[in-house]
Amino acid sequence: MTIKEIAQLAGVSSAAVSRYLNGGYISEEKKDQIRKVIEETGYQPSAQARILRTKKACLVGVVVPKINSETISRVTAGIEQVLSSRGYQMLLASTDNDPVKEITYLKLFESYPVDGIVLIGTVITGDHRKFLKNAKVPVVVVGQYTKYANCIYHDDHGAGKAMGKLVAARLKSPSAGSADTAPSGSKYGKAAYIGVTKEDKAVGIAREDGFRSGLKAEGIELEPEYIRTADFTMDAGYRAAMDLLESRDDIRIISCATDTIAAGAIEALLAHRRKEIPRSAVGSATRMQYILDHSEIQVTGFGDNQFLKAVTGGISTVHFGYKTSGIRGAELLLDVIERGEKIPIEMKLGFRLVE
Amino acid sequence: MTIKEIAQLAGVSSAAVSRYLNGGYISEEKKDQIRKVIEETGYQPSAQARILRTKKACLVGVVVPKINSETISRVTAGIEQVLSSRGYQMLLASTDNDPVKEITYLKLFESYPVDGIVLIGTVITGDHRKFLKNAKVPVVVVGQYTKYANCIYHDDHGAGKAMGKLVAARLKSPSAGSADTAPSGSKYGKAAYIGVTKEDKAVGIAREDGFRSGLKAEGIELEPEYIRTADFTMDAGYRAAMDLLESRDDIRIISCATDTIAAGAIEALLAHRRKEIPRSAVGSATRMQYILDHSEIQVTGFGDNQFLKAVTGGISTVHFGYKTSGIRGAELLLDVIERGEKIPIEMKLGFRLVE
DNA sequence: CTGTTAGCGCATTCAA
DNA sequence: TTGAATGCGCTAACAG
Repeated sequence: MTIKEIAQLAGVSSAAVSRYLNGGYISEEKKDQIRKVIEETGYQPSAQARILRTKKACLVGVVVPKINSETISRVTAGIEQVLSSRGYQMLLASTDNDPVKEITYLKLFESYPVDGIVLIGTVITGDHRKFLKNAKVPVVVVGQYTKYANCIYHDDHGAGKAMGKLVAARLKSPSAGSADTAPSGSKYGKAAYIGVTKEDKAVGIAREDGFRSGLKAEGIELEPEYIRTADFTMDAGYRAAMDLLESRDDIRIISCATDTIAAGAIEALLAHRRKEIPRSAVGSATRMQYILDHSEIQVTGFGDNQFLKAVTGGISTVHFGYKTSGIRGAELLLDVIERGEKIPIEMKLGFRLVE
Repeated sequence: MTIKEIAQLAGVSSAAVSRYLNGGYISEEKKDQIRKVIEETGYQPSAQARILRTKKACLVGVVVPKINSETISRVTAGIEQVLSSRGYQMLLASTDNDPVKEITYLKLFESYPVDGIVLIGTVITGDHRKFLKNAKVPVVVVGQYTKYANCIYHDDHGAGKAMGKLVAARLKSPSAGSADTAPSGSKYGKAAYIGVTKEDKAVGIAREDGFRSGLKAEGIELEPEYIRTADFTMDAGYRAAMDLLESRDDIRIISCATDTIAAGAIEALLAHRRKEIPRSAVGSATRMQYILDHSEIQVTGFGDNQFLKAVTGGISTVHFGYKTSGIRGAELLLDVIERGEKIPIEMKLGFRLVE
């Protein structure tokens, strides 16, 4: 069905139909004829052709590293809220943490085309910078700092530092339930850290550096043997934590770069303790309770994951304004799209420590 | 940058550039000239115009009810796997469980256009049926049965029934840790169920009916006072479970229609027990352990959520082949797109009980 | 208010 | 092999 056919059936010109569709001048009489034909045929205009003509899609593309993430979904919720209130729709492309796919999808959106792109950033490669420099549509980067596009990022360093100080304070205070079981071999017991790739400036570098400096401010070193790297999955967190637990026996706190990794660390903690307690020692039904009771190792994260909080009662973590960054990001983007705002903007958002 | 400008700069016709881009006949000499110009200018063809011309986007749209869900991400992972291996890209649209938005995005994809659509279904309204009947592009529905499109769904009734039987067996056996604390007022203690809207045929009706018939097969009734309805969120699960716990004191098992709801129920269980135990009764650090130790109420779910399993040690749940349904769905869709397969297909996938 | 016309950027005839 | 010409479906001038 094309506009031409509708015009013929209604006995008018295609321009008249176009006007009917877009609210231009048209007589009531012809309006009725056209409406009738459209209803009968179920005609729907091709967004495609319209966009080719008008260069306006009322559509924004969002490139995300993965789908199944509270963090991401908070950001997209913020974006969606702003977009829909201003008459835009949102399309998502998930890259599964593959920088190559990320470029591919950025280009897809660019040529598809959408009116603007939000990139929820992780690793910014040279290809990314090249793309950002030459992009034909406005792009806003959320979650990473870059000078090649408008960006909104979080105070990851500050958050890391705050967490480092918190951990230091915990290490210095006697353990809550049983001071007598404090690990030997060290004055306080050790802090361990599970980070992510350094290619991720925000999560990989800023959080870890901040964490280290937070500890240091309280006179505690983060020792290299107590550091592991994981990717952004629970499984990786599990493996890294298990590795830590099996190679060191004086760990008091395992701090993780994300709550998802922390969830894996918690799993590892449970599994590790289970190993250490012979099956016969306690009844199977109460083993978990026994394990928890005797575990003096704490886990901390970043991100304030609500799911984790619900089922575990909550770990120490950091709340970032992810929804806010989505909102601000979308607003920035629309400013460029609709008002041609040319002044580059960098925006840094704060955090809140959650104990 | 258009193909025409490139042609001028390279001193050839636009058709030659088009052939260069699409692998048609062209001399090495001209190939070089064109390549040079394209590299210099950073030209990128407009996918848009190409699609208008060729009616082929190599693109599939996926409409999902929400982003932040293990279930959904497993399905989309399956879809993506098939699509990318066959040279397609995937775009996502999230509807936030709003049936109206769902239609909007379906239409967007239809007219944008994509080559095919996968709808991860929840509620199928009259508007949905109308759309499916008249859709200009092939659509596959995943997760719900429908006769208006190719569909892949799961044996929710069977899964519910299996879970019902499992729960019945649990109710009949003495409670693991402390038979002496078995709730009074009933022979076995009661089963409660937190379901979702009946508008969702698969999750809302099939699972609950199956669950009920599973209990009944073992001679146990699911009583109306022990049933609540929640939406697909943890919060709703929390509220529903809290409501159950506060109104009934003989519940032994709370079965939930999804693992996400179950997570909320677990949270409620923790909070409820916490309330019942005066703060002074036990030290704060060991309260959680105390609570868990004395809770004889079990929670079950559906979906086999790995995050939940990791941080809680796992509840009884049902594993559905979500990734498989994504894979099959994408294959079905591509069969229609590429081979014009016309025979309608309905596909039902099984499940595995996870204790 | 209305219809005719001329493209948007590209791929594909067709004739050379 | 190549280029000129045509049209995908639509909107925006323009002249009526």
